[in-house]
Amino acid sequence: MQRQQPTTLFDSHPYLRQTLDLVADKWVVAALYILSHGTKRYGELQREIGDISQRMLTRTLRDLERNGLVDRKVYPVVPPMVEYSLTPLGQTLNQVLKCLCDWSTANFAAVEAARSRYDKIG
Amino acid sequence: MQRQQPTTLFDSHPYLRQTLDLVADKWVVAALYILSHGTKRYGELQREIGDISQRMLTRTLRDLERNGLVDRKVYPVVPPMVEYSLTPLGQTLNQVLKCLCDWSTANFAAVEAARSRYDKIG
DNA sequence: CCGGATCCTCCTGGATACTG
DNA sequence: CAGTATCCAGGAGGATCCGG
Repeated sequence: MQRQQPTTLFDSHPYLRQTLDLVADKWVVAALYILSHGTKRYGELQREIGDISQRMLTRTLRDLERNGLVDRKVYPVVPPMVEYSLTPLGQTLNQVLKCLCDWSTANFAAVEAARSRYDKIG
Repeated sequence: MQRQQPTTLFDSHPYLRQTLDLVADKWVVAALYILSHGTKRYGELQREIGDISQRMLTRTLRDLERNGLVDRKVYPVVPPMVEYSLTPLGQTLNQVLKCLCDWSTANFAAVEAARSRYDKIG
């Protein structure tokens, strides 16, 4: 009650920042998208993402699993077989990414125009 | 036509990644939100964001300006006075952040539940 | 008051090699 | 096949000082 400062975004929406942290990662977005096509094995993900290192693929999938966005299923066979798929929660998050996609499709040309204006003058 | 690989997210939505790069930054989100309340001076932004360094505030505002999201107006007076405000483009982007806010409000409890489950077992 | 320039530190993430 | 372990370089970002 003492401070007159306007509430910040973090005060009013404490989870927005954490949600951005969830998805604001190159590999997370890639993995979520590939998995939106259906269940994939580790090797498939690695091939289809293309330029991801093993270290980062493993770390990304572990994080997604921990956050309840991806399901990890291990089959006790040799050689090992592990399948990854989106959870229902992960699917809803993909819907939100779709929302961002729409904005970018509609407005990113304006961003690029602003950039070239800025770079030309500055 | 030769490769059978599914298209990646980057192929089908070339701007999604760049759009995420636009907003997936702690200070960007903070600045956009503060500015959604109206025009602010440099010092106001610094105080209201709270724990941002001068270096990062300046860099953040310059990026936002370059991307056409924020308008920077300099008044030729002493001592200097500079005002920042959202452009119409920046306002539309704030709508998208609202979309993320809604998701986080509805679903972040599930994320935290998944985390404590994972941490307890693992 | 609004920054630019510099230094310095920490963390991220790639490359590589190894294992059940 | 599906990871783990280790090493290492580059960049992000805070602290600080200076300048118009």
